[in-house]
Amino acid sequence: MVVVIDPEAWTLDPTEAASRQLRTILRSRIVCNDLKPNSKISETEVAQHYDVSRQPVREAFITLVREGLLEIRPQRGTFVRKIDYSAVLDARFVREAVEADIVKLLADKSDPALVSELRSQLKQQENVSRTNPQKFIELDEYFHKTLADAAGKVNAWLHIDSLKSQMDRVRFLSFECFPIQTLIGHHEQIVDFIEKQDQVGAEIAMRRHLQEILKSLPVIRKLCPDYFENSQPMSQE
Amino acid sequence: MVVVIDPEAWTLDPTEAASRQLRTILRSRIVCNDLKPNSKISETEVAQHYDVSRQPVREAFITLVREGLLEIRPQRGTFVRKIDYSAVLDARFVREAVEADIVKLLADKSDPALVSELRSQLKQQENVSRTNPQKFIELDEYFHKTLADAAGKVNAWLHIDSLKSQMDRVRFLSFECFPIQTLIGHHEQIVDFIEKQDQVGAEIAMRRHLQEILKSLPVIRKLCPDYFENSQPMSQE
DNA sequence: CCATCTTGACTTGTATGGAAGTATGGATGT
DNA sequence: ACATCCATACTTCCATACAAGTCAAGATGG
Repeated sequence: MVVVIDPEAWTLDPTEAASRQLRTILRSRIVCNDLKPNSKISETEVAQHYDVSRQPVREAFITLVREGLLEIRPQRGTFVRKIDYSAVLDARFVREAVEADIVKLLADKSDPALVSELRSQLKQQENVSRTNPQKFIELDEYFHKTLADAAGKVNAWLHIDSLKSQMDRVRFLSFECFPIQTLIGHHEQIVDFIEKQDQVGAEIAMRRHLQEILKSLPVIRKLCPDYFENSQPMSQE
Repeated sequence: MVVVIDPEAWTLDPTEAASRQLRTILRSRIVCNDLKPNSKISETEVAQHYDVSRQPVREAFITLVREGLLEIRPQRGTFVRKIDYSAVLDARFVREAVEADIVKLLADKSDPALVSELRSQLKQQENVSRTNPQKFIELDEYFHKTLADAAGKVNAWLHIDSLKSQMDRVRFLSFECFPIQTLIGHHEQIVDFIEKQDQVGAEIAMRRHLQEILKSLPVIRKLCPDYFENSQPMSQE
């Protein structure tokens, strides 16, 4: 769901609905911080940019409001929301709770086919770790999604995925702050515990893994204070 | 977020945006099964019913698609989605994971003011338990939200809330199947454990509480098979 | 009788104009 | 100099018209 390269240059596919395409394009542009937090973004402007009318743009905006990425102030303008610090923390909290339970399920059964698939993914993660952080984010997402699928919680992952957009915005702000080697190490531990059918160990490893962002988050906020909400946000609805 | 009485009769407030109002009205009508699963629901029809144009209706539809309540088949029609059995199971799974962690947090501190507030809510739940099941659903939602707020996870609750719509559709199908007295008993246990600062007990009580729906769910599906997506009954975790 | 085509009444998707609210900057009056 | 008013250029929101796809019923040709 993440990852778009050079979304500026994208042109729309006429056979598919414009509003749906705009939805994913704009989401990517926001998550990658191509569209800067707090910047104004008008319907007409975007419409002209992609050579469509205002209506599909508007409909794309609406979905992004629900994801917490945009804020529409009626008759005033539409703005890219700053990163909501407490929303990121809560999203992380939810992820930890859910994924902890997921690995508990997996460690209970320990499917050998799954383990070998995961180990193969670990190698790929190693390969890109030092050269392509953006690709690592992609593989990292795929790793966690694989776990959810294996546990039979496909729908659960869909919800986590929408949470992730908040967290991913932070990651795209500063690749350097994220110790990719450490994260891969965590992944390896998780796979090991699943293989050993150690439920407690797997849960602890997953929780520690997802708590890692708590270290870098304050650093990044100090680095880019303008990108963060400084106070409590209002309820959107 | 749940609860609307007689949504058919609602008329729109001209001072507020029509699309936002339609959003909540239609959501309630779907969750309460006033709009039947699998029924067709066209933009023009709804627009005429509420005396607005198609556009605000359309925008309301879009948000409901994201919540899994509607399905838009382009150039074909818009339909109220049947209740997705596995989606309900997954929503329940996520809730259990998150709320288990929440009560662990609460039992760690055990705020006396919170405990007394919860006990007051328990009395209200008792009062309506035998006469007004719809009101009980409302109070039940408020109870869980209070827990999330007390744990400082307001944003986390917003996400759970969107999950709940799937589960609430089931509850509105058959009030009788839900043992309200049992659920209140669970609530009392949870409050007790929080007061005693028993993290493990609180977690177990919460998990058991949220597993209760697993008992009634198959019964209800047998009762109203037409309202459910014909997905294969997956292993019960 | 049966297969095929056509027509027309639906549907959602998009374009465009205008209504109403908001911010801004300049003119005006004191 | 300063406060107030007003014109103007924005914004979102809504209404309307049109485009394009879908589906079913009926006409047509064999």
